[in-house]
Amino acid sequence: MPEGHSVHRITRQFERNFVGHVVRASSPQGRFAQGAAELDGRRMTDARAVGKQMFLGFEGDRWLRVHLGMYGAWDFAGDIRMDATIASANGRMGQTNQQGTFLEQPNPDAVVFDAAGENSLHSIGAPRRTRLRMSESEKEGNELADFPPEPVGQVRVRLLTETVSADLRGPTACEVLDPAQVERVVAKLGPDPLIDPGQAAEDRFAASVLKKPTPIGLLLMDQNVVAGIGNVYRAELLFRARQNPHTPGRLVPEAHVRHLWRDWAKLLRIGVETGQMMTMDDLDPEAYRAAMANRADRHWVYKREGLPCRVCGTNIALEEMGARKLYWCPYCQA
DNA sequence: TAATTATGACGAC
DNA sequence: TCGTCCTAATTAC
Repeated sequence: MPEGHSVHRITRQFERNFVGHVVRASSPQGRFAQGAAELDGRRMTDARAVGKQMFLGFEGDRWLRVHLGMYGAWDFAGDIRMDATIASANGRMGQTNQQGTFLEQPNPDAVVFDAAGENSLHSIGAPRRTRLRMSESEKEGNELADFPPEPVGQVRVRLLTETVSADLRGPTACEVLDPAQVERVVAKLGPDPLIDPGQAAEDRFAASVLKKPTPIGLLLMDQNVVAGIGNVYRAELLFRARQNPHTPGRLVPEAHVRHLWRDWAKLLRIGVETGQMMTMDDLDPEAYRAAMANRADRHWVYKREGLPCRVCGTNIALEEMGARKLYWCPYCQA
């Protein structure tokens, strides 16, 4: 899935293109007809992300809660106001094929960001008529002939303003809530570094980890302990900390625990700015370009099982942990 | 055309 | 620990 960084980026797109506008809501697929009817015609007032969950606020104390799950995605189309960091270093969506799916093509206009995620060639502000698929990463689509476009595939919800449409497909959660219900969901989640930047959040995370017998590799994936980390960031954070994934939380040195929190905050910010799960540090410009272009060059251990560790040469191991694939270096993370 | 895979999360045992 | 749900893209045959 889209880990925490993507959800924050999608929320930005809603802030930029939907908040303040009256929204038409529908369910082309039909499975969310009732919820859509409840939202239809209301003005969107707010867009929030906490961990992997997004909450869109509407007039009349209605909130749409969306969780993309493993493969959910939002497709935006129309005259889209682009954030400077969006739709640039990413692939371009190609022509739509018979089934209505997007065929990826190389993007000749790809822009490479510097390490700070700056220097985009795209201006902020000016809307651009295009398509943009936002999931774990973003792909820009082929030119848009009609607006709004014909819904393609299983579109659970379509949100529509005068100029932009947003189609949701494949979510694991999509429901209308009242404010108290939103509060309940958020209260259950662990801290998100972008929502809770203070020391208190770090302390809360540390306290939570340090009292549990559960392996740290599972705790990082537990959204009640820390919000927004998924399988890629889990593996990479543990490697960067040279931390054995099996160590029970309460036996992990407190310095490591606090390092994990600060490193997560750092990687999350990089992810939000670049749109990529860029988890390698201190790359020279050449290596950085390669890493941005190729996901295979972007990680220390994720999806590198059987390949030599970039630090020590030991073969990267793969095992199941928490019903997910865990990649780690048995030597560096001994 | 079918099988496989995916960056989740939940509930039943 | 297992099964289940959500969907699309890719790979295998």
